[in-house]
Amino acid sequence: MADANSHTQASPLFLREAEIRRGVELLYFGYANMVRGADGVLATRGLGRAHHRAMYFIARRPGLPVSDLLRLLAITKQSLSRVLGDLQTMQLVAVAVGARDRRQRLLTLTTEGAALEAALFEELRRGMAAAYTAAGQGSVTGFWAVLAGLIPQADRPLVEALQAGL
Amino acid sequence: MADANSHTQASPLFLREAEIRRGVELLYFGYANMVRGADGVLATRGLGRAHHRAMYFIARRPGLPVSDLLRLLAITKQSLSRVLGDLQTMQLVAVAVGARDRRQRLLTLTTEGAALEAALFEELRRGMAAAYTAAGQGSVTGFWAVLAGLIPQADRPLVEALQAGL
DNA sequence: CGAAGTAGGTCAACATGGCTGACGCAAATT
DNA sequence: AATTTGCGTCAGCCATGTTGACCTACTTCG
Repeated sequence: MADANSHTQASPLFLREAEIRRGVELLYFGYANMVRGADGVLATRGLGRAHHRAMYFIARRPGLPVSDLLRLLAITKQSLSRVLGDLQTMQLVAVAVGARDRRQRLLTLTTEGAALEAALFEELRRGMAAAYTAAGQGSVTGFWAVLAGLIPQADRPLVEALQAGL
Repeated sequence: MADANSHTQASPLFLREAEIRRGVELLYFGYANMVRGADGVLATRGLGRAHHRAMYFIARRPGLPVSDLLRLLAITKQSLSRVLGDLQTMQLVAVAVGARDRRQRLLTLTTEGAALEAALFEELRRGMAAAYTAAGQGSVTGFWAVLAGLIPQADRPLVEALQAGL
C-alpha cells in the first residue's frame, strides 16, 4: 500500500491506463467474490441470485412498492414478476395493498423470508467485514467514495434513499 | 481483529451492519454501472458481456492460454468455447499453438479485435476515471485495498499476475 | 517405452434470468 | 369523463451459465 502511493508528485500519471485497469479488475473480482459467498445458501433453497437481490432490497426497505424495486434492480417487470412470484409461492415475501395509493403493492419479508435474508446477509457480511478489517477504516471511506463516483448523478438519489436513516 | 479496530474510539461500531450494507450496495451499483457503459458498443456488434470479459483478459495478457482464461472467468470450458467460437468466427480473436507446450492454444486479439477492445475499454475508462477524479487520489488506494481484501487468498496470485509488469 | 495425466474441443440437454410485445384492470389524477 | 399510473399476465425469444459424456493430441513420469 505504500507502493500504491509511490507516484506522489505526478498527477498526470494519476489516470494512467494501468490504474484504470487495476480498478476495473479489482471491482470485477471483488464483486464476483462477494456474491459467490451467498450461492451455497441459495442453492439449499433452490433459489438464484435474482431472488437474493429482490429479498435484499425488500429487507432493506420493508414496504417497498414494486415500482421502486424495479428501479433498483433495473430490470423489466416481467422479469421481476417471475422472481416475486417464486418468493410469494415459497412464503418468503408478502404483499400488502398500499394505504395512500391502493394501486401499489408493498413488499415485505415474511418471518421465514427475514430469516433466510439474514443467513444470506451473513455471507456478505463475512466477506465485507474481513475486507474492511484487512484494509483498515481509512480505506473504507475511499472505497465508498470511488464507488459512489461510478454511479451516474441521476441514480444517486435512489441509492442514497436506500441508505438514509440507518 | 480487535487490533485493526483499535485506532478509533468508535471501534465497536466499525463493522456495524449499516456500514457493511453500504459497502454491499455501493459495490453492487458501482459494478453494474461500470459494465453498463460498454453495452452500447457491444450491441453494435451483436456481442454480449461474456464476449467482452473474454476480450478484456486476452487484451490484458496477449498469448493467454485457454486454461488461464477459464480460471479468470471461473466458468466451464463449454461456456467459454461458445464465446471463443463466436470471437474467432468474427475474426476478433486468433489462436496460436503453444511453443513450449503444443497442447496449449494461446489467445490473442486480431487488429480488429484490439480496436474493439480499445473502444470497450474507453467506456470503462470514462466512468472509472471520473470516479477516481471525483473521489481523489487518496481514496483510490483505499478502494483498491478493500476490493483486494474481498478476494480469497487462493485467488489473489491470479489477479496479481494479471497486473504484474504493467 | 508405455501409462497416466493434461490441454483442449465437442455433442447434447437443461436452468436461469434477462428481453420484447401485447393486453387487461383497478385506482389515481386531471 | 378521460387519461395516466401501478401492477399483473401470456407468449416467445435470447444470452449465458450448468452437467455429463466422450474424444484427440500432447506431455510427463515411472
